[in-house]
Amino acid sequence: MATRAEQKLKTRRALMDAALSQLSADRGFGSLSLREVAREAGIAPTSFYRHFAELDELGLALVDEGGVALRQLMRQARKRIARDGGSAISTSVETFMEYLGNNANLFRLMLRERTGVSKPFRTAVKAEIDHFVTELADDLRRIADEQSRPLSEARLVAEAMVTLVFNQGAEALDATAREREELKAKLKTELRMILVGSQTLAKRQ
Amino acid sequence: MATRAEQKLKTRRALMDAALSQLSADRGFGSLSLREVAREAGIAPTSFYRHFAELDELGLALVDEGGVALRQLMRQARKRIARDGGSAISTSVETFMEYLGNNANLFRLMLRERTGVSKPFRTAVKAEIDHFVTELADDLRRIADEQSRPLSEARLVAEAMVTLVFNQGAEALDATAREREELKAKLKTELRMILVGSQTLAKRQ
DNA sequence: TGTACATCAGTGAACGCGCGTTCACTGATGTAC
DNA sequence: TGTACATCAGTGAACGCGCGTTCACTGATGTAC
Repeated sequence: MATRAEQKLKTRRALMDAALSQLSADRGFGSLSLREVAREAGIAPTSFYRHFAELDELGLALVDEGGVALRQLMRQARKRIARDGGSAISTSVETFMEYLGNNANLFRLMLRERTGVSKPFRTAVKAEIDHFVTELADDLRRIADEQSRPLSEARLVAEAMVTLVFNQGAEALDATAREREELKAKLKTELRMILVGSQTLAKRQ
Repeated sequence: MATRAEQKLKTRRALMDAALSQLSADRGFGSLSLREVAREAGIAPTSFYRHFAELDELGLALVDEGGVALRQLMRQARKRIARDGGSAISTSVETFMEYLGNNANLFRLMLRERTGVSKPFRTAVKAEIDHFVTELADDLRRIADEQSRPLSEARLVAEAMVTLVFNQGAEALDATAREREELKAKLKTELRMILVGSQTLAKRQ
C-alpha cells in the first residue's frame, strides 16, 4: 500500500509525463494549458495546484531533468572515449544523438526554451548549457595537453561546438534516420574545422 | 486624397507594424492575438479579415520582409568589404550587428520562428536562411580563389558560420552595448577558427 | 491495540475573461454612361 | 459634367469555447494517546 507521500509523488510524475508527452515539433510548452495537462494526467484541473503553483513551475522542473540528462550524456561520452580510444568528436556526436533519440521531448523542451519567450526558462536552460560548455572546455584542454597539441581559446571552441551541436540536434529530432546520418556527418566535419582552426591559430601565435 | 487601394495598403502596413511592435524578448508571435493586433492598428477585429485570412498569414508576410532585410544586409556587407578592404569577417559581423539593431523585431521574428512551433514559419524562415547560406558559400569560394587559399567544404563552412552568427545575434538583441561588443569579438574569433580550420584541412588533403 | 482527531490530495461547481469567427450593415470611393 | 449603380474596407453585435483560478467539500491516510 502506497503511503500518501508516495502517491503524491506518483501524481506529480504523471503531471510531468503528461506535459512531456504533449510536446512535439508543432507543440511547444507555451501552448500547453493547465487543464490539458491535468486531463492527460487523469486528475481534476484544480488538483494541479496541490503539486505546482503554476504551469511554468512544472516546466522548470522538467528543465532540471533535462540538465540531469545532459550530465549523464557527458559522463557516458567520456567513458566511451576512454574505452574505445577512437575520435573524441565522432564518439561525442554519436553519444549525443543517441541521447537525443532516447529523450526526445526532454531535449525538445531544452532546445526550444533556450531561446524561448519566458525569461525564467531561458535562464534555467542557459545555466544547464553553460555548465555543459564549462565541462567540455575542461575536457578539450585536458586532451590538448595529453596530445601536446595546444588549443587557442578553449572556452570559445567549446561554446561554438555546443552551439552547433544543439542547433543540429534540433534539426535531427524530426529528421528521418537517413537525414540524421547526414546531419551527424556534417556536424562532425564542422566540429573538426573548429578544433583544427583553434590548433592552427595556437601554432601561429 | 488617397485612393481606396492606397488606403487599404496603409491599413495592411499598420497591421504588420502593430504585430511587429508587440514582439520583444518576452513576447513571441505565437502569443499575439488577432484582436490585440487589430486594436493596436486601430481597426475593428472583424476588419482584420479584409487583409489576411488569419494571423499566421500576416506573420508569413513579415518573414518575407525579413528575407528582404537579409538580402540587403548581404549586399551592404559585400559593398563595404570591397570598399574598405579590411577583414571580411570583421566587416560582415559589424554589418550584421548594425542591421540587427535597426530591424530588431524583424530579426527577432526570424530568429524565433526558425526553430518555432509552426511548420509554415519554420519552412519560410529556413528558405530565407538557406538562400543566405548559398550566397555566403559563393562569396567564400570566390575570396578563396582570389587569395589562392583553398577552402575545404565551403558550403559547410557557410552553414556553420550562419548558425553561429544567428545564435549570437539572438543573444545580442537584448544585450547591453557593452555585452554586444563582447559578443562581436567572440563571434569574430569563432568565425576565424572555422575559416582557418577549413583552410588547414584543405592543405592537408 | 483501539479511538479520536488532524492532515491533506483530490473534487466539482462556479466565476469572469479574451479569444476567433459569423453576419448583416454602412457609407465612402469607383465606374459606366 | 452629372447621375445611377457597383464595389468593398470597415463596423458592432453576437456566438460559443477553453481558459486559469476560487471555494467549500470529502474521505482516505496519518498521528497522538
